[in-house]
Amino acid sequence: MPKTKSRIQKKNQAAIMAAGLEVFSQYGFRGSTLDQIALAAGLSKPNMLYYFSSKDAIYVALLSRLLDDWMKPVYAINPAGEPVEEILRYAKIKLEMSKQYPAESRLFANEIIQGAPRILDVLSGELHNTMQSLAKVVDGWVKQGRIRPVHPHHLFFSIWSMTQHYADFDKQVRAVMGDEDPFTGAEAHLEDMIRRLLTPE
Amino acid sequence: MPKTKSRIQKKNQAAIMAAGLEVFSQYGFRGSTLDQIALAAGLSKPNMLYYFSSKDAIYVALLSRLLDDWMKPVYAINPAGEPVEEILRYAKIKLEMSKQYPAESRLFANEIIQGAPRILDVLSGELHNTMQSLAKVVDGWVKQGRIRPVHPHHLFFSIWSMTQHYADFDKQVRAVMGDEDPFTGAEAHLEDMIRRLLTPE
DNA sequence: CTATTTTTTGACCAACTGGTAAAATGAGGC
DNA sequence: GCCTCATTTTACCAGTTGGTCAAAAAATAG
Repeated sequence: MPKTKSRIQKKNQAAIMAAGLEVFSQYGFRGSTLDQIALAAGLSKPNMLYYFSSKDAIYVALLSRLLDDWMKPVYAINPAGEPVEEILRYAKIKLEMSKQYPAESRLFANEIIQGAPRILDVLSGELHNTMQSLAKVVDGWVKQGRIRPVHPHHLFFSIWSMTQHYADFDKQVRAVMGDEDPFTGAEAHLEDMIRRLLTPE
Repeated sequence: MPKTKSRIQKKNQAAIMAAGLEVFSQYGFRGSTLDQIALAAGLSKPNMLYYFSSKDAIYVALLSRLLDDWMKPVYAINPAGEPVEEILRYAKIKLEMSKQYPAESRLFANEIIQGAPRILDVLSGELHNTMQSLAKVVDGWVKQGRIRPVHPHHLFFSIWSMTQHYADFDKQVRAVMGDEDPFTGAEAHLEDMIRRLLTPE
């Protein structure tokens, strides 16, 4: 098992991942076809299957990378930091990720809506535990009177939903707003909501 | 063209709509098959196609009904009412709809994520105009000093996202929360967020 | 240059897809 | 019971699907 990937392996695997992301994020797993992905990757279908053994393998590789990327900012929340600023920083990172990587957000949304068949164990395991710990941190902040009393889980649900909304529902957001750029006002609104919710009087 | 549908027509059309809702909301349009829907409806595929001329026809009928149902509470917002209570009432209705009709919410989410190919014109037309009017109402409330200054569009995006999140991301929400029922704390959190955001000092 | 390994291709396949046609069945009016 | 119309089934089809296989072509090593 060589760990050294040739230049050509790296290039093609990256192309397949990029193509898979585009296609899967738009149509979901079952709605996507290998032909679509191969076309987008600039490879023939059998050639693509030389690098990834199946449709499933491409999809799982994408989801795995995504979960890693999404957990990092959660782990970066500092229990010893200033509560409102820590949460606000996390929320802004999530919003920026929705702006910069909307396809990743839609990939995740598709997977969850479809019942999360491939990552439910990760959600019930790693994510559940991480959010339990985080909830204790937030509850601690509440008890210290450093933020207003909030339900930690619902706090993060509201951050996730408000930020990912701009990626997942991009088409609707832009249809409603017309020419105005969504992300300009979004950050101010997000910050306003979170500050008002958390800042003690 | 008889407007009177026989008992059997009503029953089968309703069964097909219900089955289509379940299947489409889980797999999206392209990921769903007529066989799945027919099975769920308890009909043979050709028999189903006797009532709806195509896969597309079932899907469009569902989306059409959904848009109607979703617009009603928007129209019910009373410009002459008490601003915070009007907005809060709307938000609570949306949350209740997410609880009672999660499949509808997921159907919509799937359609938008996939680029809204079949309803972009409705979003850019009717929805856009309705939200423009509503924005003026909210701006009026702001100018009167009855609510804090907020960006109307982003206000409604945050309401939509926070409420629909509990339907669309149900699997994730329940994985994170474990045994706790999501909707119990959700309403209190939603009300808290909106009141804090809108209520002037 | 030659031998070996990696990469790519073209031909193929069984299962599934949305949809059709015609015949068979059923229900209601007389 | 008989006629008519609505309903349902059976058999079918052409195109697409995920995936395989052996052979050809490139790249690499010696």
